Amino acid sequence: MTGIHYQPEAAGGLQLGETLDCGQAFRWQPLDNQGLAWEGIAGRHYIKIRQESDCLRFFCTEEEFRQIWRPYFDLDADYGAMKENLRKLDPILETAIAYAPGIRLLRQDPFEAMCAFILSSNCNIPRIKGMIQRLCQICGEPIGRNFDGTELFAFPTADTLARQTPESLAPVRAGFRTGYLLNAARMVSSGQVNLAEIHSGSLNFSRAALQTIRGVGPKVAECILLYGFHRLEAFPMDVWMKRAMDTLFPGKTPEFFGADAGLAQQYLFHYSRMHPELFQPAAG
DNA sequence: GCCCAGGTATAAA
DNA sequence: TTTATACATGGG
Repeated sequence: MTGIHYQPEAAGGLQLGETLDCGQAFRWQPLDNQGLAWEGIAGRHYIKIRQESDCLRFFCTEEEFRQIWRPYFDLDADYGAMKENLRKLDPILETAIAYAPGIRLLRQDPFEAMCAFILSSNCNIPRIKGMIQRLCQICGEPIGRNFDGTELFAFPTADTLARQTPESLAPVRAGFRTGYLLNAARMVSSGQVNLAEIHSGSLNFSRAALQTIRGVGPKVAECILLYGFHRLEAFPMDVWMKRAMDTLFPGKTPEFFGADAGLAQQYLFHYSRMHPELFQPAAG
């Protein structure tokens, strides 16, 4: 028996497929057809994970699990309690949670999430994944090979990315987003954008600071706060979510969902992908 | 070929 | 303050 065994039920459940393929992280690939085995990279760390009948098996050392993956998967938070609070708020939320009760909000690297969601604008999820993979191949540091020999690359640091040019990044095929990405990296690298301040500042301060970056509007800023800084009060609103709020929660604002609004949003986003018809405007 | 994508910047109403 | 359009490009 190899790998670290972890019982996710103790922390409110964790389903790999629901968590790794729900549009919050873009560097994970399924290794089977059922979404039970995955490989992926966070920062400069690669891992393979398998969902087994009674546990999760992390193929890594104890130390890596403790220092990297336990925090990354937010395994010390009580999602059972968080879900129970959300269920009590509204029956629609109760239904949405039932469709993907194993979603958790990952603790991703702030700069990596910032870049990912700058690249996300007006793109579908498969394309976002492709752009990020090509970006890492171009200027990410090599971190070894996976089990089948594929070379692996870390996400580039802000300093490294800041030294790239539109020409060197052309193979990423990011279109008009290339300039936004380079500019963002240079602002972080120079200190003009201070990630530590954004981490600890008030929600509105951090929103404003992020939106000084070209290519970061209200939606992307909210995604960066939620996924990059684990600010669970943040609530990304794309066209689907606006529609959901209009049709399913008329008159309600994101504050209705409370301190874990971002988690509620993630359940609703997944629900909207499973049942798009429910999120259409009312007929007639 | 066509449509649209986890939007944003910009101009116009 | 709200509404329209261009933006680069690929996945389906």
